[in-house]
Amino acid sequence: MESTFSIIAEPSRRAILSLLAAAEQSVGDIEEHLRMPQPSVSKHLRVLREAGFVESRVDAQRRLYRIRPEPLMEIDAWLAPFRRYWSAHLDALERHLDRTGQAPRTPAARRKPKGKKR
Amino acid sequence: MESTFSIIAEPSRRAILSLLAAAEQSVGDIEEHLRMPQPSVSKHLRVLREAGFVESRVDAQRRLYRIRPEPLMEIDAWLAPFRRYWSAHLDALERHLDRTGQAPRTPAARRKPKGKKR
DNA sequence: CACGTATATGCCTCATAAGGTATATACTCT
DNA sequence: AGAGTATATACCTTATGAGGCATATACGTG
Repeated sequence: MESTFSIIAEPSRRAILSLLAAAEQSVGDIEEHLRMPQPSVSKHLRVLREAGFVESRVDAQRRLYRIRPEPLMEIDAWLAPFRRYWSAHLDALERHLDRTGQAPRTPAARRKPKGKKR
Repeated sequence: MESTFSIIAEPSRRAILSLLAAAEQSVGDIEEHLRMPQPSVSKHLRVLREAGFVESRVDAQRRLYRIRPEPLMEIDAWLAPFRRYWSAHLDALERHLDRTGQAPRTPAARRKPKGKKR
């Protein structure tokens, strides 16, 4: 039995969820967007479904998958006690992501004209 | 290299982090509070430290560990796109739109015309 | 009914990480 | 220096889960 947290430890599953965050998608859509083999997509979706992260509805031969928020809310709730550590200085995340070379997938607010020093 | 998300997939590590959320603790403190073998605690702390979740300072023979917020902020940031699913107001709106079959306000490119079926 | 498409599942292999136990290192005090 | 305390690491075993591939099931269309 996989826990809520270990489910989203899988990068492919996070990618699927992020895709679904934007809009409902069929298995084929996901397969194509993420360029991964269809059995992999189906398996990950099964795990996500059984853990309550997604639900599916039938549309002819396709299954359309969409987000169910509850498990993600659980994670959000777990984070609550830590928020006091960053409610003060919010740009620590940006520095951290810079350091670890993560790609921010919100291209909008890339750089703030805050004049950060190196 | 373990990812930020897989690190907190481990229940013991989440327990350690939750403990540290309240206050700085020594290895012995953690060992005692969580009633787990000391080598386990040290190993988990090592993982957490290398991933930037915690940092330690030396106090005589002890090491006092405390939270570093950055990786947790990263997770918080990853959750952002999903929040609209549980912000009560938007969730209700969404259900309403689904029920009434309104056009999705979700970004772009729903289905690309593969065949001309509906 | 036969066929194409869409998705799910079963089987196998392999890597990784957690737990346990023993031991090493570091620091303190007498 | 020696003993005691606090923490880290090394080694081994084992379980679990992801990926690849083949195949099964479901549905729709001609």
